[in-house]
Amino acid sequence: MTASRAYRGVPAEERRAQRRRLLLEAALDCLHEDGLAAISVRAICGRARLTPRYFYESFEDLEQLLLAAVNSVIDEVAERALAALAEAPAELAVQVRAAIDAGYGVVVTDERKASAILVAASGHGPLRARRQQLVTDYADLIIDGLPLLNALGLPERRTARTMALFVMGGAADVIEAVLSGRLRLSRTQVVDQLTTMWLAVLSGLTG
Amino acid sequence: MTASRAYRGVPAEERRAQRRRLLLEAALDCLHEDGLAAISVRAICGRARLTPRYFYESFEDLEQLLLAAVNSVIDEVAERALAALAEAPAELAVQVRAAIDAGYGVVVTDERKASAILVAASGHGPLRARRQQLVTDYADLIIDGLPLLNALGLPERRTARTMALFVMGGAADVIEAVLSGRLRLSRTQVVDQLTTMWLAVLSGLTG
DNA sequence: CTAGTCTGATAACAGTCGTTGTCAATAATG
DNA sequence: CATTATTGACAACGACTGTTATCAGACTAG
Repeated sequence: MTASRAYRGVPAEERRAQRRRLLLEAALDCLHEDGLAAISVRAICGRARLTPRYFYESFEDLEQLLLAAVNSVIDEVAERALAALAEAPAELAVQVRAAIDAGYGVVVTDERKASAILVAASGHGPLRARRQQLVTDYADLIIDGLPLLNALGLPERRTARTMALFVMGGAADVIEAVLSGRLRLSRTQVVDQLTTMWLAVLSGLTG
Repeated sequence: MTASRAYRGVPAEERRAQRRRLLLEAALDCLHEDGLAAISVRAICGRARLTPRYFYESFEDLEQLLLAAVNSVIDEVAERALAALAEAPAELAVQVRAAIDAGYGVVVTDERKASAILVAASGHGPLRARRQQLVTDYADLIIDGLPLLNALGLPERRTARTMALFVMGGAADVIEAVLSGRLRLSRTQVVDQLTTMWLAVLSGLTG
């Protein structure tokens, strides 16, 4: 039995959590700077200034690290978007715009997160599946929880999910084009255009 | 100086072209069955029943092969879509539906092509950039060449490109969800829904 | 038949990969 | 003090990577 002990005033559990955070941050750095293909245990550990041993302390697998990193970003985007939506006045266009602006704010503030959510999660099979799963989950969540949307009529669930996938996928490509410099739009222009297109698609829910 | 000579009744140039085709087909197989991460020169050559030497005869690089494979699929989709659009009666909704149906027909008939265009071209950085480049190119082409669209008014080019990226990206995610079984829609349902959403977005071109 | 081209299998090169193990130095505990 | 947990650096393992070279056998041309 090996007892756990504090080190430099920091208890064991906290040290573990700290290293885990370091690895997740390093994963975002590596994804952003060198891309998904260049990801490796050694590269991430070097970035985090940690030994491979500590990698396997916190993650069973390279895939688990990437999954955790991408999930945290997805959760943050969804959280902010839903919060902004909840705080916005009770008008559909305003709420949609607020949600898009909040979500876009996350990835435009920290481009590493954009890379994680747009590039990494697109290239890796399991990550891509996970992203789509989350999109349909949040679609269900919004459909059920948004009174203004339900007021428009009750769409078949599959139709609503299809629309959710469509507007999320479309937004992803537009945002990536903007952040990579291939499409020059100001933040306001991005949010305005995305809002317009989202509303155009969502208006199809009524008929 | 090494003279070229026929082998088993086939001239040298034709043999080279044949091997090149074999490699491209093998690339589609590998992408579809094992994913982008499992792609390697040896894997593709094994699939094509060729030696690595012949790989470097036709392609300088693994990236060049993937680029060529993905480009050929993209070209085929665009070709069929534009042809169907040109043959359709002069009504916007009908033309858009014909184009979508034709494009979807390509990837639903040969799922390897769907993998190439949706998964491979999303994960690999340069391939992804190339796909987006082509999307904006075709967007320009359609904007300039489609009278019914111009009749709606002249949108700013950047706005039109943004819409093109949006509807293509959205369609990609929906189609991938359908082909992977996560979203159960018949071919007619897919085409109908995509057409509806495309038209909803494109209607924003008028202002 | 002989000379020369073409083919396919295999080996070799130096790297990197994931993963595990070793070991001296450092810090906390008794 | 001595003991023990913790750390970080480093080596080692087999497997795979891209790329090039080697070599015996199949085929063609003169």
